[in-house]
Amino acid sequence: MVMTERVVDVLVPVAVDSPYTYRVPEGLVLKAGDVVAVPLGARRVVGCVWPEGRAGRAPAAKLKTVAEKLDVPPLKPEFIRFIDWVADYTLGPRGMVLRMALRFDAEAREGRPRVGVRLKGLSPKRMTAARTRVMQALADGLVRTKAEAAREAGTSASVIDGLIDDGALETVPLPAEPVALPPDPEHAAAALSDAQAAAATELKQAAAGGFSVHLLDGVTGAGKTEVYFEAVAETIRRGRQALILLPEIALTAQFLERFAARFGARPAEWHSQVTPRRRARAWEAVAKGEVQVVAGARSALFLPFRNLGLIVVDEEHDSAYKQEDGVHYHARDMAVVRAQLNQAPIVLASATPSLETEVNARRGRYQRLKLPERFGGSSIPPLEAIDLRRAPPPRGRWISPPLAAAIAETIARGEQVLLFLNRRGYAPLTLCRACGHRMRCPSCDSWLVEHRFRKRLVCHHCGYAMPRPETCPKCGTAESFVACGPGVERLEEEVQALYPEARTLVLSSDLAGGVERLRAELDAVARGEIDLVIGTQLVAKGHHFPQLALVGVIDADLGLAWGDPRAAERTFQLLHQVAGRAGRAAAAGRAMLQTHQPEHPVMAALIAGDRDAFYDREIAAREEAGLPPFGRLASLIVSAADGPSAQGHAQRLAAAAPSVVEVRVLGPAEAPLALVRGRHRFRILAKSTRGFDLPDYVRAWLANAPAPKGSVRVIVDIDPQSFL
DNA sequence: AGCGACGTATAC
DNA sequence: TATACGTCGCTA
Repeated sequence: MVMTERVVDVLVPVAVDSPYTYRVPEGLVLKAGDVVAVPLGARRVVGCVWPEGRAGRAPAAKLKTVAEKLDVPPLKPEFIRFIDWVADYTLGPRGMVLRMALRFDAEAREGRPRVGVRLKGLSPKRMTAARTRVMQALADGLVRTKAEAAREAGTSASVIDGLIDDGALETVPLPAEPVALPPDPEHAAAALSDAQAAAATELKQAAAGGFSVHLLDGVTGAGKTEVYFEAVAETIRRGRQALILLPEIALTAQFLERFAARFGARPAEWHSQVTPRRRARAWEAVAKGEVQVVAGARSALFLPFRNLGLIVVDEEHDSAYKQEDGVHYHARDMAVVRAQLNQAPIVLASATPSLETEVNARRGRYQRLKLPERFGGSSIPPLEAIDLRRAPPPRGRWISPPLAAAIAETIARGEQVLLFLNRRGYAPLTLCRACGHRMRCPSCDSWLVEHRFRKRLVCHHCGYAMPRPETCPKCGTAESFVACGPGVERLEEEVQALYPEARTLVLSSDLAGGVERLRAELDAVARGEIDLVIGTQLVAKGHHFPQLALVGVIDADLGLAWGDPRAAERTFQLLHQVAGRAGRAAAAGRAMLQTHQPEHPVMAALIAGDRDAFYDREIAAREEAGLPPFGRLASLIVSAADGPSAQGHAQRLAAAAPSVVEVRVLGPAEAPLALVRGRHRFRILAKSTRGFDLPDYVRAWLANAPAPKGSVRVIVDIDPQSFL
C-alpha cells in the first residue's frame, strides 16, 4: 500500500532563510501557524508550520518527523506575513526573525505550581522562637506564599518547611499569578487641556478605524502620554489589544505607575529583564488575548497579539529602537508595517521627531497632532550657551565659571542640579607622559577608558578590561600615566571639590547593583535626597525629577565629533531632551550648554528655541545630498580575522555590485570602527533613489557575489543609522 | 595516541 | 544560532 506521506514546512528558529520539510506523525493535524517542536540536528527546537511555497526540496531520506504540536494559539496569518516582511526587508534570515517571535521557553511555561501555606490547626511537636513567630504571623488562618510567611515572621523558608513536615502547616495550591490585571478604561480619566482633549478625540476616532499614522508632537511636559492613554482606553473599550513601545523600558518604572494611575492596573511588561517564567506566561496570555495592554521594548513588536488594535511608539526618535545585532531592524519602521498588516492605527510620539517622521508629517502622509506648551505650566526652560573659548574652565577641570556659579546658586536655594556628560568612567584616554604611548584595546580600534572606581582600564566596545599598569608598557617609565579628558567619575571628583557639602550621585550604566539599584537611585533623586546628579544619557530618558532646576551640559559638542549628518539630529534630540528635564518643576528651570561652537546650527537652534528652523535646515541638507528620507541606504560590513582578507573580499563584493542607474555603490572603505573584537572591518555603502527597492537589489547582489571564505563575514544593514 | 582550542559546514 | 566534526598543536 503506497500512501502519499504527509509532510509540512516548518520554519525553525536558526539562521536559515527557508523552512524545512518534516513528516507529520499519524493522527496529527497541522496547519500554517501551528507552533511545533521538531528535531533539528542533535537538538529539539520550537518552530512554526509555515505556509507552503518557501521551502526548498530536501531528499526524502533526510526528512525527520514533527515531535509535537504545542498547546499554544497558532501564529495568525497576518503575523506570519509580518515575519516574512521583516525578513525580506532586512535580509535577515527568516528563522532568526521567527526566533524573535518565539522568544519564550516552552518548558518554563508550566513551571512548578505556586503553593501557599496556612495553619492546619495542630500545634508543632517542638516549639522554637522562630516557629512561634511563624505561628503568630499565620494566626489569622489566611494563605500566604512561603516567601511571604517567612518574611512576615522574620525567618527563613526552612523554618516554614520544618513546620509543614511537622504537620502544623499545610500547603495549598495557589492560582498562577495573572500576567496583568485587566486595565479599566474608565478608572481615572485625566483632566485634559483643550488642546489635549482635541488631540485625544482625534486619536479615539483613529482607534475606532483601520490603519492610520499619527505623529503626536509636543514638548516634554505637554502631556503626550495622557493623550495617547485615551487612545489606549478606546482600544480596550473596543475589546482590542494595545501595544506601547518604549525605549529602555526596564528603567521606566515611572511610566508603569502613571499607567496604573490612569487604568487602575499595570500593563503587562515585555523586555529583556523579564524572567523566563513570566515571559512564557506573558507570551501565551498575549496570544490568547488575555492581556489588553503590553508596554515593552522593541522586541515586544514580535509578540503574537490575538487582536492588535493600536500601537504607540513613544519617543519615536530614540536610537534604542534600532536593533544593531542579529537581525538589524528599526522597531519604529517595522511597527508602522505591523500596524498596516493588522489594519490598526499607530501613534508616534515625540518632542523631537526623527527627520524621517517629520518629513512624513510635513508631506501629510502622517497626521500631525501638535500639543502646545502648557501655559503657565512646565515647558522647556530657556537654554543658554556658555562659549568655552571665552569662559574656559581652569586647567584640568571641566566646569566653566558661569556654570559653576549657577550650580552654587541652585544648590544654595535647595534645588537640584543635573550635570550631563555622555561619557562613562573616569577618563576616556590614558597616555604616558614620558613617551606619549596611548593605552588602547588589544582587539578593537579604540582607547581604553579608565574606570577609577573599579581600578581598571576598560574597552567600551568589547568589554576587555585590565588593571591600570604601574609602568608604561612601551617605555617602562613608572608612574608616568596621565588621564586625559573627563568622564562622569572624574566630573564627580571636581564637583565634590567645588561643593563638598552637596549630596552627589553618579548615574551611568556602570552603577554597581544593576537595574534594581538604578531604579532605587532614580527614586531617591525624585524624592529630593540628592542635590547634584551627574549622568550619562540614561538620565535623559523618561525620568521626572520634580525638584530639578538646573541642567548643565558639560560637553554639548561631544555628539558632533564625527561629522555624520545624523549626528546633528541626534545631538539636537538628546540635548533638547536633557534640557527638558529641568522644565518640569514648578519653579522656572534653567539649562546651560558648554560648547566650543555656539554658532553651530544645532546649538543656535537650541538656544533660539527654534525647532522648525533646525528641521528646515536639516531637511534641505538631506534632500540636497540624497540622504534618507530622500534616498535610501544599505550598508554592507565585511569583517575578517585579518585586514587583507576583509579588504580583499570587500573589494570583490563591491566589484560584483549590479550596475543600475538608481544605485551608487561607495567604498569599500575602512568602517568607522575598523577593528572590533579582533575583527577587521570594511564597509560598502549602497545609496539609491527613494522609490527604489534597495533590499531586493542587495539580495540579488549578494546572490551573485563571491561567497565569503574563511573567517570572512558580511553583515547587511538596510537603513543604517550612520551615514558615513 | 589523546587532549583541548579553534574554525567552519550544516541543520529537513 | 548552535552543534558536530574537522584540523592543529601540544603533551606524553
